[in-house]
Amino acid sequence: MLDERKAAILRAVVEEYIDTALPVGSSHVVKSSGVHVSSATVRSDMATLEQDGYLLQPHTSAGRIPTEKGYRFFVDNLGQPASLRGSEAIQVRSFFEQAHGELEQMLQDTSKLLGNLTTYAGVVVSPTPTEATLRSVQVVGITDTSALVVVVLSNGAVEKHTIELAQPLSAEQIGAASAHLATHLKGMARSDDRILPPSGDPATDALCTQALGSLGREGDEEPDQVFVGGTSQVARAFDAIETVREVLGILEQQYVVVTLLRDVLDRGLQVAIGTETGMAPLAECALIVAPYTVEGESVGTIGVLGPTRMDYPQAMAAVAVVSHRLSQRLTEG
Amino acid sequence: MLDERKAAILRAVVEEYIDTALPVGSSHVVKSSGVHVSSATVRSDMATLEQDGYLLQPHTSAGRIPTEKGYRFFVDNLGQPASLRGSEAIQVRSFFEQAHGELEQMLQDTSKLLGNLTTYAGVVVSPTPTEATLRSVQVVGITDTSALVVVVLSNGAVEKHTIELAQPLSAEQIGAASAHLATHLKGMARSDDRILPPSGDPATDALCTQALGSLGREGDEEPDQVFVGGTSQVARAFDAIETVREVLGILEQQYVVVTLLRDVLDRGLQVAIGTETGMAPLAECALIVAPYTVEGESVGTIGVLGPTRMDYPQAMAAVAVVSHRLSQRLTEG
DNA sequence: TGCTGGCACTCAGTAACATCGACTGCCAGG
DNA sequence: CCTGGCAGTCGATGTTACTGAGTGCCAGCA
Repeated sequence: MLDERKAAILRAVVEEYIDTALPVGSSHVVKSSGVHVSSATVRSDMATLEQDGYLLQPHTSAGRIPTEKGYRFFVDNLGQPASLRGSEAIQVRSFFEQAHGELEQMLQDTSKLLGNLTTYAGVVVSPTPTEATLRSVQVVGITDTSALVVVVLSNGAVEKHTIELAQPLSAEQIGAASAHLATHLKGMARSDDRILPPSGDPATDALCTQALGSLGREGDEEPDQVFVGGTSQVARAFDAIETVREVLGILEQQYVVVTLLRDVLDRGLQVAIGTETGMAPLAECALIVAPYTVEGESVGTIGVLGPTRMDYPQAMAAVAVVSHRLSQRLTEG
Repeated sequence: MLDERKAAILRAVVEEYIDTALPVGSSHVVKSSGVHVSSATVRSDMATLEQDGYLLQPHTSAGRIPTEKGYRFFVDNLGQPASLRGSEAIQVRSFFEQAHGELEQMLQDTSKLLGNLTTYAGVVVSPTPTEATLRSVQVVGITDTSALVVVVLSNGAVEKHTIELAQPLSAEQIGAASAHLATHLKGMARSDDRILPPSGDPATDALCTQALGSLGREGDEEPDQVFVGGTSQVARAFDAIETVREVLGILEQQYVVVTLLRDVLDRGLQVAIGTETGMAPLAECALIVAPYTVEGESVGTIGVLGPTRMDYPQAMAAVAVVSHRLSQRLTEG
């Protein structure tokens, strides 16, 4: 562990570097930290910190910048938990007050909110719909040979699946199937066994089976939806254009993003720094994640992706508040 | 108008500049264009082209680069319509073959497809639902005090609106309202007058009115959905990071993007170059747009946003093909 | 009249070089 | 164990000179 003074020095370096993006020299540390020793003393401590892997020098005769290990220590032991600035708190409050019905739109906007709050990229992964129970099932004909299965879940989400009809069916047949499904599925969870009693009419049964199939498919096949807000912030955060490209490239791949957030959360982390993300192109990034819940159960994830030199306390506060509010909002309906 | 040789020179400059991003000198033009005159002659022509506003010199003693007017002339008169390369044509074909049901997902993917085809950012604006007729209307209770109006349109799109209930209603009442709405609205266009005959039960009527209201609101209030794919390409296209930021910032604003595409299309343009877009931050960008149709009626817009020095023929071909295929796909169902 | 080769000129980009200053590491002394 | 002092490092910045791609202009030729 680090003695008190070294910790204070490390903190000073991290905070200064986050602020300025410039290597921090010993004299700066003396000025900005509460440590009342000479710069020479700080220098020798910094040399030790470097040997221990918390700091590094971009080149001799330059100041120090934090390593991943340095940031990690800062996050775990030094960053005093911040709370949002007043104006930001208001922004969050008013956002959730006036957020209206449509789930997807709201999640999309939430990702933008995160982006605005943190000046980094905000990410929201939609609730895994598996948890919700079916509130309503309906089949609607579209053309002669295709129909739409519309499902309303208890959390207000709406899903739709197109199915192709083997044979043209009359409006009555479709209606019968629709009613049959509605009667027998209402209130069931997505993952429950779904065996329907036969209805009597074979065409109806066939259609029902098909509709069920489209429901069942969902769980495995369709990835969760991902919403990314504040991509333009990425261009602000890095000055190497190549890095910007790589990071944006990652954020474009829905599947990758879902996996990434889930992995980090599964490892019990709240913050993943650099290589901790497990993705090479994100070596210069840090990721803050938090789950959000509906009625106490975790259903999705939000996060913020920024440079390793991000303002951790502020960003963590933002993510925490938004996840809390979002959970509240979703639980209340 | 330009005489033949000047046109050939202009074309050579544009093509070379698109390719290399380097100012083009007279000797290059001699080599790469079919013009068989000396570089001195080309120089004097280029001087004229500059006076006429088609070219400009970044500085004395440098080659020329095209102006907006130059690109415009190129697009209007010189760019021979390209067709897609084989591999790309295959990519498009297979995309639309395996594109499955969900409209939104498909449009999202279409924007990515455009991005991949062109190496610029692809944009898709979802069908304005106003055109479509209502195929099904259903009201589903969610909590005691809220319900969901689910509407299926003839083009397969599904809309949902949450409404707050003034008073708790029984499942039967909701069911009655749902049926009442379904009976009287089916087949009507969104914009049609919607006056329902009273049903007898005042609570039902109240709910119906509310549901109608939520439908009506749509047109004015809710902007069309926008899908943007290939944002990382933006970072490739420009080397000034500031430009990247500005362009990404624009692409994040759904409303702005919708307006932009619609404006361009309304002006009867297929291509908007630089300031023609009407947006200052897009001064260094060019935008290619095309409508897509369902059953012959234009319902939405796709587009590609890249640098002014984009490969116009190729990008225009890509947009044309995708819009065609997409229309086909949507019309067939 | 229109095209050409030739020539003087311009100027961004690059390389070579000197200078500056923000750092460091080390050490002798309090 | 801390400190002030000092020599040393090396990126960043500025200067200068050089190079070469590209220009405009002009006199001469078809």
